Amino acid sequence: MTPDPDGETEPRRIKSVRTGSDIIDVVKRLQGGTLAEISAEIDLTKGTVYTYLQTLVDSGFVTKREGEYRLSFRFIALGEHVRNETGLYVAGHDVIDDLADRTGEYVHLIAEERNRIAVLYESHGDRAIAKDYHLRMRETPQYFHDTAAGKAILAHLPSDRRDAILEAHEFEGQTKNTITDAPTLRETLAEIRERGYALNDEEEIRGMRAVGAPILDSDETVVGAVSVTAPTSRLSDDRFRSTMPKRVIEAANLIEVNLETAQIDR
Amino acid sequence: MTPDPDGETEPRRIKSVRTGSDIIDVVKRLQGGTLAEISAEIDLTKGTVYTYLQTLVDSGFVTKREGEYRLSFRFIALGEHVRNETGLYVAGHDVIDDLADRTGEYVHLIAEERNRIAVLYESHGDRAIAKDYHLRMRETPQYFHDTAAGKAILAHLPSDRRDAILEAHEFEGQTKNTITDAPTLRETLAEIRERGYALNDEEEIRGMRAVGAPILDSDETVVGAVSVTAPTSRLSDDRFRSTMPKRVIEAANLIEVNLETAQIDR
DNA sequence: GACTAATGTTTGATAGTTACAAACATACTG
DNA sequence: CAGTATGTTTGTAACTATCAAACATTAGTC
Repeated sequence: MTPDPDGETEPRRIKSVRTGSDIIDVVKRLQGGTLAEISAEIDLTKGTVYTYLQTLVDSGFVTKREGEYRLSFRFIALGEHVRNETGLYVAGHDVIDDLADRTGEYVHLIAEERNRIAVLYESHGDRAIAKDYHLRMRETPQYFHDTAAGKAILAHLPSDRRDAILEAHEFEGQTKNTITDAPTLRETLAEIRERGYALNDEEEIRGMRAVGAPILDSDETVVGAVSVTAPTSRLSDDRFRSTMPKRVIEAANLIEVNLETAQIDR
Repeated sequence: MTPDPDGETEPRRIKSVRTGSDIIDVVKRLQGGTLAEISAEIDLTKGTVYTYLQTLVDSGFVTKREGEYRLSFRFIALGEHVRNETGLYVAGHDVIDDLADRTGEYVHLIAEERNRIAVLYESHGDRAIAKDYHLRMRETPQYFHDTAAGKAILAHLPSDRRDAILEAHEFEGQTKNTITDAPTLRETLAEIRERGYALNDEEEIRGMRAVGAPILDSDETVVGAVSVTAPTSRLSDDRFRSTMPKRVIEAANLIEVNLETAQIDR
């Protein structure tokens, strides 16, 4: 191994697995690409990319439909598998559906992984709108600072992990309401801890408000969050700061109870 | 390249990508495994498997929770991505929910990929039971011969593709009702083509019946199927052969209309 | 339908990665 | 605290991945 300039050695990795993963990312982003298009995005010759794509097709990650490479349906099955082995999903699934029915809005079950938030499950009632937004939300990993669920989780993480995240990330401003500086964010998080729920007042996208509550373990470790998202017009101040938080917290508590009685590993 | 014994050369593949895929499969199957457990399943030294796992964690496919490697939440997002770029899902999603509400049973939206059936979406009404079964159904790729949706698709595939599948597979008998020989299966498929829907009379698991109808393209190519599954006790002969087929076909037709008006690529 | 351009596929050679083996470190067990 | 299982690191030999360039196929044009 060649030692780094600063004497540290890089940990050993399998380069071809990384390359394979890169190609999967490109195929995902392109939503259907030809060999030429895909190799244009990757710093390898088309011959090499060709071999990778054949291998990925063989392994069932990619399929070729109508001359274009796409991610295969196998990911749907893999996604369901991950869900069903996740205690939080099993415990929360029905509660989320219920909350969606009763509020009529979009409801999310969120977990944390690799210092990002991940959507475990989404359900919506019949008044829910802005489907395109939620589509994006479901598909791309999100940060903590500009969503209600994210802030609810971040507020309840052990302080060392919270510090690490606050230091590691630049907080991009999605709207003029987004909190972009660490000190203000810290204050908000302290508030959230006190009152038990988090708000998102058009901080992620204009015209949408959200309320989120953390889901805690039997030993007070945060394992996820629930959130309800609705247009500001339907979440007037009173509902936004009183009625809805109550409901969201209630749902979070229900999930906590399910988690504890089930004793399924998260 | 070393030529094969029979003079044919194997197409070139990236061996490490295959190995990575194999390890992902093992991690999936073990539902949380330690390095020792995972390397026991793979014909590589633990040092090598260690490097693979580190790489897979880096790339976001695998996470380590409580000392065990598991598939990461990223697969949920990838699965949703695949769904949402699939025209059939976009066109069929609401119709399936509707049918589940009205029948109260399990409803599946099925597509075909790599000579297997793949569950694109599942919805269930409030009478649906046997959740464990459906879990398995959702997670593992299935064959055509022992499900209603599978037979509906197989019946409408172009004859060359159908022949290829019929020849390639041994038809395992799941129950005493499963059709296991190609000639009988061919007869059944001809019937299905004539009457427009397929039945599964406890052929996959005992006590469960299902009705499936194909979803056809504007040029009569089959792109998928809808099916309703219910316990035999609630699908008496009359419902099984008359009422339910009508509903399932209706749903399939609705999806066909959605597909054509939307003109989203499949 | 012949000609051209673009895209996809195959292959020999070699730079460089992978996989082994074996040592080292750490965590569990009685 | 010894003993054992599990996880991590590393030098090196063997083999793979990658390039480059040729070849094949398909699509586009006049």
